[in-house]
Amino acid sequence: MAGYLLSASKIPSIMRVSQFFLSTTKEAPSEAELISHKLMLRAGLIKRLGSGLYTWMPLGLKVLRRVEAVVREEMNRAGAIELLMPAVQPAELWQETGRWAQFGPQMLKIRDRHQRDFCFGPTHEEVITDLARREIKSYRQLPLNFYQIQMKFRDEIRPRFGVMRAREFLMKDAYSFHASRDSLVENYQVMYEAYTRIFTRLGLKFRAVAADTGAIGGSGSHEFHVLADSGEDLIAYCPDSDYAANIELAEAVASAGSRAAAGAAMQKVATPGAKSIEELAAFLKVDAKCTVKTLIVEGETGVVALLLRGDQVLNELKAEKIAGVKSPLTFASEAAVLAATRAAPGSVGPVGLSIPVIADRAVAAMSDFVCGANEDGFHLTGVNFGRDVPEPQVADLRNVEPGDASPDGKGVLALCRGIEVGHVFQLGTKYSEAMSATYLDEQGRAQPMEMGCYGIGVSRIVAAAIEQNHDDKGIIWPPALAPFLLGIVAIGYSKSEQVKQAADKLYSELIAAGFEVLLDDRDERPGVMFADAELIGIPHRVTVGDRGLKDGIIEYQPRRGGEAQKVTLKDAPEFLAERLRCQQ
RNA sequence: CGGGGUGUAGCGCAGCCCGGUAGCGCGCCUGCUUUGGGAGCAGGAUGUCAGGAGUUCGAAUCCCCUCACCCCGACCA
Repeated sequence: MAGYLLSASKIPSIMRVSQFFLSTTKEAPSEAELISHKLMLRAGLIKRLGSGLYTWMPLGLKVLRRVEAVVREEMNRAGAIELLMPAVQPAELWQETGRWAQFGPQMLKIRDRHQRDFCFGPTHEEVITDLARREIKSYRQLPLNFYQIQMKFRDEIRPRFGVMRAREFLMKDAYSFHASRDSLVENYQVMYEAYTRIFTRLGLKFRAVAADTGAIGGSGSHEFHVLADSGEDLIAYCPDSDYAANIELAEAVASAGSRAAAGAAMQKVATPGAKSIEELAAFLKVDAKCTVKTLIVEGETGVVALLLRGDQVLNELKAEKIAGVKSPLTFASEAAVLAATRAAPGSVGPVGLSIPVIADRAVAAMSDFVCGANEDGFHLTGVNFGRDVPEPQVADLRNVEPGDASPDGKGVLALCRGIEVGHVFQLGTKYSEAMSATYLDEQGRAQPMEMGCYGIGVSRIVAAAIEQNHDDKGIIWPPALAPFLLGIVAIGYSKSEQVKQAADKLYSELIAAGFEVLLDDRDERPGVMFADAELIGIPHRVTVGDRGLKDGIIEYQPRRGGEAQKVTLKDAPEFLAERLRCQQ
């Protein structure tokens, strides 16, 4: 809100297009695939320097600052305290928590002139925990919640989609410290609500979902997703209840009803060339739902067989959490598969295996199914647990599918795509214990601090907002994100004294009233100026030209929908101020 | 990292198969005209053809190596 308020005494000349470095293009560079990436390049918000590295141009930076402003306001409102930590961090801290080795190649490691190891911070748990252990001594100082807005670097395997998945990106990260679990849970709730306010204020359609804690670690976690078909994440949600979870986490509940009795004898059939489930189902003319696929993965000792219904998809995260299965999940080599089953992948099945067998819940409910015969080119039909295969260990191994029962028992699940823009975690004492971050409690005993952490992808939000707000002409900024609220298109600014005077007057009046206004004073043809104003997504536009001025009229046009409207020059400041004000 | 692809003017591309010394559109510069939806005319500038090494009288074009970037899969804000 305050972001739009400017001191009238300093009217920045850069709000004239002739002085502002606007660099729009008609065509997007061929590297861009995603609509937001294309539009960000075409509107000149960003320029690429290298893979996953971008310069924020003046116009783009204004948008980024808008996001920051909202985030900062809401964090402050929620009682968090801003600080700024170094981007470069010594290896020693990371060695304390074991993450120097564990974090993997995503961390950019660097070495200084003394051959000391550092990293460019991918996140700041270690640094903040170090700060906390030095500065926090007593339960009286708790709880505390620190945050910063800062560039992070993660050496992504595959940076893509512009700033959506960049290597260097702007993040708001907050870390809270508590003397009790209850205090942590309370703050977690406060952050959850602050995030809800932030994304609401930014004008985004979003959803909070239960999430896996991933590499950061900890117990409870929610992700905030901007809903978009181009999103990289799948979200399972229940239209009839509040249930929503990342598909990584969403539980596939066992179907009701017990397994049907065996009705067929087990038979070996030749299935030449049929390796995939599709080929097998087509060859035998059975539904893939009646087949079982057997995946051989590495276990803690030896290999393990995972059984999934032919048409369903393995959830690797669920699998690697099962005791005895190696994490991260690793598929066995072809040689190891051959050694364990005497068959190559494509003809593997659970019958007669001497390795641990874990069946998905859906598989456990099957009877008379088809599976590999552990002999190349052969499969078995009419297979049944108990009779042909020992009853296996049963686990939830698969991704949920639309139509699955909701884990909360209130209807069925649907799937949608999302862009993760925020993530809140309850870390517990994982870092405080590893780094001895303790405080003295009422009894004078040293206790590890309970911690929470809370991230927002600030630069990613810019891209996500465009994914949700654009048309064939370009970006349509939600007002809270707009680099300028109003664009004044002056037609013949340098030719017509009348136009110049009218446009300048309107411009300075609105700026004096505290609005961010962009005056297009270029000697361009009208079409060029209209197209630029639309491409860069300014929510409101007025056109000042000789044609209207001879009747004392200018034309108002909102970017999103709405008809053009004629307004008298005299009424214009008030008319516009009213429209802009309600959007601040 | 595996699979696929691209690298030629600031941007988008053609030329490559079939070697003969580089072109189109947009943009940029100058002048005149034009000014309510990406103007018209005239003139102009700009390329280590990604880099290196080879074949050849001659390489953007053929061969080899390297690099960069993009797209599809495993990571995350």
